[in-house]
Amino acid sequence: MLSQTVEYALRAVVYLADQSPNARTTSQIAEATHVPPAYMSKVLQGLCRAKVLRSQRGIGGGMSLVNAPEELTILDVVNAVEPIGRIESCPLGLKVHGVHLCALHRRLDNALAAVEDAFRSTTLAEVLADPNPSVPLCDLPGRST
Amino acid sequence: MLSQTVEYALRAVVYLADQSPNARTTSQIAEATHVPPAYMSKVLQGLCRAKVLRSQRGIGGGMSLVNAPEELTILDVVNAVEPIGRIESCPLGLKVHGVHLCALHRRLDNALAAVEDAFRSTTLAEVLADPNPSVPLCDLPGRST
DNA sequence: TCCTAATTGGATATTGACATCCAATTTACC
DNA sequence: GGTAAATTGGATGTCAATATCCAATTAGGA
Repeated sequence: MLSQTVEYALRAVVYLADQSPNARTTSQIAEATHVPPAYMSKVLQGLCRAKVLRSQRGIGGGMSLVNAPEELTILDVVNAVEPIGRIESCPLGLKVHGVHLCALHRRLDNALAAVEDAFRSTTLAEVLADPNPSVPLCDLPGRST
Repeated sequence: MLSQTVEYALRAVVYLADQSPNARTTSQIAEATHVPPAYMSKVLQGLCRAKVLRSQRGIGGGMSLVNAPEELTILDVVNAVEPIGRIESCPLGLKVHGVHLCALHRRLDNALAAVEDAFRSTTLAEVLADPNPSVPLCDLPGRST
């Protein structure tokens, strides 16, 4: 349902939010998130193009968040990589349906809208602050690695 | 977000629910739903294997619903084709997370659960009975074709 | 039994998602 | 200016989703 690339992008952003405002290299991000480095590189490039991340080349460079974790939502990340494909008009191309979706597509789109809302209402800061015994990306209980 | 195959399957089932309990041929279904006939054939085969549809060969044969539209939910159809990939355990394979998802994956899975619930709570009969000016699959206002 | 209607399954083609590798480029620091 | 660190972009490979076509099979009806 959610693509692998979205999953990878979210891991990277969670990691960078935790390290914020410091920058981390692609290798560091890939290792921390257990994602193939070469592929993570492409994912990060996409997040840069979408202005979610900024990149800095050369020694001491790397990737960092453009906005503070409090200002960055899960939806921002998802949209940057692969937007929720909301159903805007009749997928069958039926003219008369136009803006008014039929009962089937109205219900499908409502479900997609609910996902969008859930993602829009959660910031990366909230994810990191969650009082959860399992810390994101971290193999040990507690913020140790 | 939802695959093309799921969309096609839902169109076919909506059409067959409207025609229920009569059978319709693959060609009729494909034409009514604006789906490539050869591909629709494969989609219908899958729905038969999942016991959502039954097939009858020979003259007068075709595809028909196994259950009444009142007993068939959108989720039944979605699950038959491509189940909602709920997040059961940590996608990173981190041992300590196990059943207890981290804050990130807990939120992602909650969104998926919401979609599942929405789909589970809607029957095909409800879709057909919806007082909506746009009739599913039908190019004209009102149940005419 | 024969003919026709209809599904079934296999083979095949195409496209995008996922993934890898490397040369080129940019940048910091000596 | 030179060197090492780091991203960038292009080329490439693999695989699953999408899509098409057809021979084989099943079944109804004259």
